[in-house]
Amino acid sequence: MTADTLPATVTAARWFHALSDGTRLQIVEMLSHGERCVCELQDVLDAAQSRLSFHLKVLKDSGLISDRREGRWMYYALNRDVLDKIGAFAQAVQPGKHAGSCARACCP
Amino acid sequence: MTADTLPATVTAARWFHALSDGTRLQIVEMLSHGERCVCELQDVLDAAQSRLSFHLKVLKDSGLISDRREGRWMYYALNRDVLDKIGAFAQAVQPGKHAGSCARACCP
DNA sequence: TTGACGTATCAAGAACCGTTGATACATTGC
DNA sequence: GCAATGTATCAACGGTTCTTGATACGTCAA
Repeated sequence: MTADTLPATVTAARWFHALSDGTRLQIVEMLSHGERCVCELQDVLDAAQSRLSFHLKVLKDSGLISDRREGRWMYYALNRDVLDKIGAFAQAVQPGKHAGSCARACCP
Repeated sequence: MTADTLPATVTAARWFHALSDGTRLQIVEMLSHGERCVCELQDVLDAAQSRLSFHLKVLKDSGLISDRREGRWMYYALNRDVLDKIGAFAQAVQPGKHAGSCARACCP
């Protein structure tokens, strides 16, 4: 796991934090079907408006989703590239998938 | 994103929570080089023993790592299958990668 | 311009998480 | 058995995150 195969730790931690909440995972699931407006998410998830807005902000700040205004509606959509990077992370930390030393240093 | 292509939301949330902390990501990085004992992690990360133990427990409870005792040492290692599932998740939520309806329900 | 509607932001409290130091448990060597 | 060593657990504190209700902002229609 080197700096160029893996994202900065802090960025990755932010992605994972964004995905560490049940409500936000439900949002991600809904967005995996395509762009959605807030009101539809609200209906399906049965979440208070400010609560939903909070979670959308966390997801957006992490880079996982982006928003677009259309008239008075906001549409949210998943960012494919970040999902790709998360998948790449999961691959990159698989033992044996990198060039570094793998020797054990202590406790024989 | 259906129940059989994706893990239960609560399980996934636990994985992502385990990965949402910088110290734990460092541990995962170290374990990506192979099995490690606590004392080595402690040296490299320069973390208090109870702090390290706490993070190892979070990772273990999430299923991301497993442990093995050898004499008085504990060895920790990444669980490949969970990493695979995380990668599969990132793929499964990519728009267009599932069989469900993708129509927009409201806000024309 | 005014009112209605969709959404974001704020403040306060509750719940949760991470750190620290102390203590307990397990294993080994004497 | 006893002491030393490696690791886990506990309690307490501080900080962060989540929820809720109230309010503000932006856009549209009349």
